[in-house]
Amino acid sequence: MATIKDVARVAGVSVSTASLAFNHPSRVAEETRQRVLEAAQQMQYRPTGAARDLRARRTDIIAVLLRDLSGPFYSELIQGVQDEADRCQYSVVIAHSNRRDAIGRLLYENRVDGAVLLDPTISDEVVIDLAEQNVPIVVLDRDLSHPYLMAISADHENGAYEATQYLIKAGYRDILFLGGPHSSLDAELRFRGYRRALLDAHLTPPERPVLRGDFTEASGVRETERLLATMKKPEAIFAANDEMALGVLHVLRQHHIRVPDDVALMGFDDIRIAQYVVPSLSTVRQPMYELGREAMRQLVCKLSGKSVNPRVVLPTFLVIRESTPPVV
Amino acid sequence: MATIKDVARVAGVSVSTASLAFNHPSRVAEETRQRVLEAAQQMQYRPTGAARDLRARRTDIIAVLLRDLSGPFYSELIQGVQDEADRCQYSVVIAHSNRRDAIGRLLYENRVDGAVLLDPTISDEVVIDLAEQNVPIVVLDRDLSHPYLMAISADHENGAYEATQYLIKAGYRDILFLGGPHSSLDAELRFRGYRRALLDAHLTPPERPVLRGDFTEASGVRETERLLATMKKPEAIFAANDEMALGVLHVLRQHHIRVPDDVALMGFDDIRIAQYVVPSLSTVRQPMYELGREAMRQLVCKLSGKSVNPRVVLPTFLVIRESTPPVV
DNA sequence: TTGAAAGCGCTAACAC
DNA sequence: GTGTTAGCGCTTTCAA
Repeated sequence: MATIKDVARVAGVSVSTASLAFNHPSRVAEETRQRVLEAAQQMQYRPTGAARDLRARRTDIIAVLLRDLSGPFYSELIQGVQDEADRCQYSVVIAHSNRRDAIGRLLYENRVDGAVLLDPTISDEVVIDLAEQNVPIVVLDRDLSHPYLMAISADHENGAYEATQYLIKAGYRDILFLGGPHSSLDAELRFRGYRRALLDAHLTPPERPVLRGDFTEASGVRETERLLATMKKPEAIFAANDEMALGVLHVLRQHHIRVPDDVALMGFDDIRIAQYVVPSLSTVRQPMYELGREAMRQLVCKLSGKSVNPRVVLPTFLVIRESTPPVV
Repeated sequence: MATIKDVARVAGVSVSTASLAFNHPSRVAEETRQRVLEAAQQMQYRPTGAARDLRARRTDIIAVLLRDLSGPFYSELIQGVQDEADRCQYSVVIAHSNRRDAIGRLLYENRVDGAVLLDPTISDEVVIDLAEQNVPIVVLDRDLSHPYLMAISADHENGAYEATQYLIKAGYRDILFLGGPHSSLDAELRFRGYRRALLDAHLTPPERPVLRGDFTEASGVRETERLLATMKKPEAIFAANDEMALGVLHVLRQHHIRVPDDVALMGFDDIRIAQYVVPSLSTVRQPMYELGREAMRQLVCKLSGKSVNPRVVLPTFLVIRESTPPVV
């Protein structure tokens, strides 16, 4: 493997001149620069990232750590991160955070300068520990306070509030909330929004979600089956996310329960499939792209020593499709 | 930032002993080891990846470079890569390959040891150039021959052959192929399979796809509208991928053309949405997980100097759903 | 069992 | 404008 030393030798210059030729072209004679570039070309020289990073004590790379990579849901987020990163000359890598070594090799050993984290399965402890060691992290799925931590999220509570309010306006009184996992702050906030809307309408919501899934379609199926088997059918179902709503829809269809005529259905997230199912799914859209963009923006601020906004909340949008009746 | 030097000082040992304590515990006295570990703990020591990588001349990280990250289509692939990587002690990062710097920073500057590439927009030249410089790469979307290149793919041609054969068995004669972009080898192979099946059935396929999209849903919409406006409606449509099939389906529905009663529809890929649309989409499934796994397997072989299989082809599966009639 | 020292490849003072 | 030199933080000979 050719190193800068080899290039320098072949070009007949010193190592530092070769380095300058690459990094500060204006500071070497044009003729010398040419010789260096030619030598590099000829020797197929490629700089070694590790050496640069070691010297610079930074990598200009940030990591997006996700729990799972499925769904265009995340791709928008990543796009937002990416676009902002481009603007700021950062590179982005994405990794499965649940792999023991993603956090270890990338964050712990400083192979990236910072991270955007979206994975409720990573414990707060781990995140704080990293922040404690001055690794800048933007968390998208929790609300933590620390100088090296920034929390960015959609306004889950208000989004759920508006969605519930919509259902109430549509004339529903008996609206069932299909909750998410206990571990999810987002799910909790969505439930709160639902609850508040009901209270504001002088209805009496339960203290806790009557039904609870784990955000997967399968859990939506399971809970709906349980619902139909053991309880009175509600007028409307508000699932804490679209994946579960998909499961709900599937079971309702199986039981020949018409949506929205017999039971209305609302989801949360606006995943791509939401518009393809029949009936298409009304849902609450999170501004994923903006979330990603804002996350990277804050990260860059932190990395360049500027002051950051430790907590940013972005608005959601109610998307009405066919699984809920129109409100006149 | 605490370095190993600091740890050594605090523990009252030399740097080399501290290093040994971490990397070869058995080679230092237990008591010394404890002291080092304690010091490390106390100082919040974290090794610097760049320094390690520089020394080791390897990173034990491989990159998966994708053109876009949307779709659980890729998530399965990544899962396959990941599982195999875990087995072999490699880490995996995913990057958008179309970003100028993904290839530059990661591959060109050796920040990863190798890559799995799935992005037809990267030119063969770039790939070969990298391979030429001894960067091991597995390509999933092209067929290139080079000592540092391995090509792995699904059997697109045979998959399309079987799908077409199925349509023929279902009684169709006039089967229209909606082709993919010229740049896509996969699309070309699928067309070839389609063509061969027709020829084998003594039908006369066109030399080139009559309609051609760019693998996006929008292009499926566009081409189908063109089809309906300017040509005779075929008995069946075989779209070179599911995304385009989605577009086809959309337009057919708009025009009240029943699927499969009026026109049958076949896709390729088996993306997740395929089973959610109405009617659900018959398609050809690529073994994405296996593809990823095999890719990583070959990469690891190459990286450890073992001999590799320069070309691996995996079988596809025909998935019959509602957009094609059953064949008895 | 431990320490001294070299060097991975690169960049940037600093001197000429 | 160019060369000399000193590290960046780590691991690993090699000696003691």
